[in-house]
Amino acid sequence: MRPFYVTTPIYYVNDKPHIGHAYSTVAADVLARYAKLRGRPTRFLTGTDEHGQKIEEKAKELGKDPQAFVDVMSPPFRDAFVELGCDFDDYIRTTEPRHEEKVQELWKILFAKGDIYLGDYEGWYSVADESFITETELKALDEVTRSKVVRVKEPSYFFKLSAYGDALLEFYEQNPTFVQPEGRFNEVKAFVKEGLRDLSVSRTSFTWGIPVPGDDAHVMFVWFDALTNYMSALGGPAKEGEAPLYDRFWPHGGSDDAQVVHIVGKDILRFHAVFWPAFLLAAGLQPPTQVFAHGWLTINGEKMSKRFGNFIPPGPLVEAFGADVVRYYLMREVGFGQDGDFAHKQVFARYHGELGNGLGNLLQRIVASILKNEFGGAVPAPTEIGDEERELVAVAEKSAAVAAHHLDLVAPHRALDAIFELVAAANRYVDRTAPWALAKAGDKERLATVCYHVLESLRWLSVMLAPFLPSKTADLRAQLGVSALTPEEAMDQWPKAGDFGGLPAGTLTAPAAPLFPRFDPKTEAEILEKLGANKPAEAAKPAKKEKKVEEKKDAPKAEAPKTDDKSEASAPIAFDDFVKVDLRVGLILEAEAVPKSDKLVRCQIDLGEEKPRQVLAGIRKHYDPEALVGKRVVVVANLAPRKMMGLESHGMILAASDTDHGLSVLGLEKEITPGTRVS
RNA sequence: GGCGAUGUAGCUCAGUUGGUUAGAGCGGGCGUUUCAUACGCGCUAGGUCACAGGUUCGAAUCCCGUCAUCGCCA
Repeated sequence: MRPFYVTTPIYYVNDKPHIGHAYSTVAADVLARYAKLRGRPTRFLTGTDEHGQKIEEKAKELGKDPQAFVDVMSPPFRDAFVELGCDFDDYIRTTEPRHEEKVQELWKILFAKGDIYLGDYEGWYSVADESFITETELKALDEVTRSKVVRVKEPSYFFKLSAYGDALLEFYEQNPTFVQPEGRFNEVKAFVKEGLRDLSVSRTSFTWGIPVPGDDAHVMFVWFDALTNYMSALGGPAKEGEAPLYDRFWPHGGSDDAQVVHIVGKDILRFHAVFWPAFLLAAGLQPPTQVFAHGWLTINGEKMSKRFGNFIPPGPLVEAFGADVVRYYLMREVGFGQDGDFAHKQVFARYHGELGNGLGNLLQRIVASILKNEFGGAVPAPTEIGDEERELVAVAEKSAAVAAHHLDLVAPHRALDAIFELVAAANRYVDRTAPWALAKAGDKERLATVCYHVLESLRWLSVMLAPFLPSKTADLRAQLGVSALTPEEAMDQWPKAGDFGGLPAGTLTAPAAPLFPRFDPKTEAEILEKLGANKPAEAAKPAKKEKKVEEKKDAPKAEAPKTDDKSEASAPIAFDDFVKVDLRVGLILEAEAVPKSDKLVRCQIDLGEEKPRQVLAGIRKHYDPEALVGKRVVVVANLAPRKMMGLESHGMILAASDTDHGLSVLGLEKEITPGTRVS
């Protein structure tokens, strides 16, 4: 089987780990776990990038030796990833001798070939970005960054990047999926097509870096240093036989070459998709198979930035939800490659809706009761198979195949989509076959078949979800009474067509606590509060939405305010926004219950208009229709009409409710004329 | 300014090479079950497929333009 080598960016240790770091690393971990399950020889690398001027300066500020500084800064990254359940095979630090040696080796190869030469660099240098910048870029910088730009003239080694434009374009041509997503690849190609300049790859202005071989005045450009980690961690570059990992996990141009996937953020795509393959091509080495650029995460709709101070560390999230849930959310919520939002409330929504209600409850409803009561907890042997079973098996097979396909294409979110098809199908199956009725009727044979099929579906799910939810699926398997998954090379454990039925009859299940216990609303609110998720939640999003609302004029709004909204602190709105809502005093002329609805009341309301308006209100449970007649209420008069139960509603009666008092319509203390504007 | 994308149901997005009544999930509404973590299941979205033209027997799907949003141009 083709070896698989997946890497994350190595993280710059001038800051603390945040959710963005977690995102890349979790994605890589999912891919690695998947590959291992498939029986592929797999290697997963992550680590930290520890050289450069910024580090040197920061250490100095703190009065520390740079090495001592990075020794403190690096471990939290490692710890954060471990905490997130990331099972990396190697963790590289660019200050390790094994790395420095190999970087120098690569340098020597390029230098010997004449692709690295000594020249002079003159221009602007941004300390913040650790790169030389052009005049245009300088202008575009914000003040903070600009204050850290200096004019430099120094001797510098250059890499002959200009000579590799055509080679790169040809390489791109031959490897049409080298960069993903496709849109990013276009940018890369456009950039290369415009022509490449030689790249300055050394510095004399600071010393915290890998020394240039043979010229101690220079240290290497951080990117030359950093990119090489992917290779140095394998012990390369090296001659055949010198470094087994390198031989196995780095491509050499053969048909059995490893698949190498670099997961990167879109901000560092160029380094990976242009410079890195250029270095390698120049050195006569093989570039990686693919560079996958993922998007940015916003936090509750807000950009992550120092200014907002909303870099959220993964730790508290893991503490609140558990590593698996955080992993799941990250992989599920945003299309991999696209930008996405990390919204705390959305985590709860997915947790309850998909994990709890969908998956957790499926296990619960079969194992904890029926199986226990009817079969003493032991998996029964299925008997006769009917259409329902065939259908379920078909969905399972399709789900596994489609999920595998998407994981192969680095589309974890789509894989999860496919996997949850099976969850839904299994729940449907339970409903249709109604095992509780079979139990009552004493139809043990049929019941055995039904139980078996649900349990076997769950077993499949325990495999398919293992890359995403390593610990929860372990729990699931324990409850099912099957052994823990242990990936083995050359052994493909992914479920496939024909495999359904692998769960041995007689297996003793071990019902335990629910897999994904519900958070009650109070706990949920407390967690949100604790994570500071409430305030930013509304701030940035409405800005985007507002335009849409305007475009569509009066987009229908949510029906009635819900009680659980009280803990939310809404973002401030302008007076102009408030005025958009046309609130009027209304006099209820008629009110009658809507047939076949236990909630709706149909009201004819005088709003000072020619004709009374028909408004439907979901207040039947709290108000007797007759008692409403003659009441003055507050009505949203410019709400877009909406049909309910076949009747049109032209407005909305304001009301408030809580759990202790029920619901109360907003009234007026004096007999204000109907139609009067409320402000 | 140059290049490239994107604009589909309230939200997030699918829609293969143009072809029967434009789809999914979530949310909303209605109904239903009671095995289960107040969980499940069924039904329900009348969406000018951004806008305006064109090609075609036929376009969300191809072409031109307009508008909006976004990305890249070391």
